[in-house]
Amino acid sequence: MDKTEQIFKGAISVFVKKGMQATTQEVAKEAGVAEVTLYRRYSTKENLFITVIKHVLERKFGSHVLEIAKEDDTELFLTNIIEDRLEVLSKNDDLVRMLLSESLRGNLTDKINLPEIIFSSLKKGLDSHFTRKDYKVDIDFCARQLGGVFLSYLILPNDYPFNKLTKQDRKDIARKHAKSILSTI
Amino acid sequence: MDKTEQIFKGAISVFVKKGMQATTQEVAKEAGVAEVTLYRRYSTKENLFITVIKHVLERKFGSHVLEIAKEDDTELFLTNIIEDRLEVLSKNDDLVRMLLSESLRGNLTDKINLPEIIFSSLKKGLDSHFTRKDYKVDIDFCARQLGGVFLSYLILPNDYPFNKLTKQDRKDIARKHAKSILSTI
DNA sequence: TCATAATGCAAGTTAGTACTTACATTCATA
DNA sequence: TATGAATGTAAGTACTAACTTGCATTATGA
Repeated sequence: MDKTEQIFKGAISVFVKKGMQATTQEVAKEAGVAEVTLYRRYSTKENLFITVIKHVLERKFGSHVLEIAKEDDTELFLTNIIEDRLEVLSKNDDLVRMLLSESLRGNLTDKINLPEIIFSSLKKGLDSHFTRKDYKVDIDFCARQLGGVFLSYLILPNDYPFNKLTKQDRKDIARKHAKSILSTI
Repeated sequence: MDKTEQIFKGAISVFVKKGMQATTQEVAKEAGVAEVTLYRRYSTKENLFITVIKHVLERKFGSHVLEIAKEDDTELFLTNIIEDRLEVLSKNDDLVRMLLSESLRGNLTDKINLPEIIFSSLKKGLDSHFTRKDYKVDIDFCARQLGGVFLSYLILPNDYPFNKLTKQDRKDIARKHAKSILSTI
């Protein structure tokens, strides 16, 4: 059993729940290592946090957007990429919620570029698709569409219908936003 | 000088900067009162926080949306109300940033309904306008448009162009989103 | 198997912070 | 002006948590 892997798993699980406020004691317990080991390896709690988060972000936000971008019909493409990004975000909603919270508090400045991480795949996909077209959409406008959808998802209470969407519902919403993006061209 | 007013001002200023993590010591210093006075009046830091925030929210998020809703041209109305809400949010961006951060962390549950506060005026305005029309827009879709714009504003770094918008820029953005909302009818 | 590095254990240091208590002082008001 | 309520001062309590230290134990690799 790789100790590093063990620490990362435990740390992520704790940090996602409690953010940077989580204690090294909790992390150590969850990871099944001694607290002092964390300090010997990462010196500070902050450094542990940043290291672990960067690691997990690389893994989770990579994507197959370039596949999606091959779709030639723009409305379909937009629908698909929004749906895809929405799915990635939804699957990691606890993580994103925590990161957004820390980011708003200014705890991530200079260390983790959250907007870049969240939207880079979207932008890559859009760039790829629209190089083949003689028109293009406003990328920031698209990002705002996606951001709005996801913000709703994050802040609305659990019993709100928006948080009980089926895959089909998500697709419908994605399509609706795709259409509204297209209409601005 | 009203002591209550004094406390509220100091507390808001400190809480907006540091969120619930701010210490009662800081609040007391900023407000120019003794720390123990805060405890005698509000018992706990949490209670002080909630009391102060509720008070300030009532003041700042009230609006003249019903005036705006009188505009008969729907595109113009949508542009105006989005611009208006955007302005209210921008003027209180530090407050909203902090509240959103605390909300995402789950610290406001059952105490302050942030989505309700942020979007209730928008909904009121939309309701008012569309009672006179034989069509209407998807209110949640509108809220997501507004949410997306504002999320960009909140999380993008200060040097990003989006945070240096002129009044005219804001109007253009509002119009763009208004049009895209209209296109979904 | 032996030396070195990594880990665990236990105790301690330091600093912060919510909240309390006792007593002195000021303020408002009848 | 007298009295009770609100405030200030100062000290203290209890607890938490980041980070350290010294020593014993275990893993690892030549």
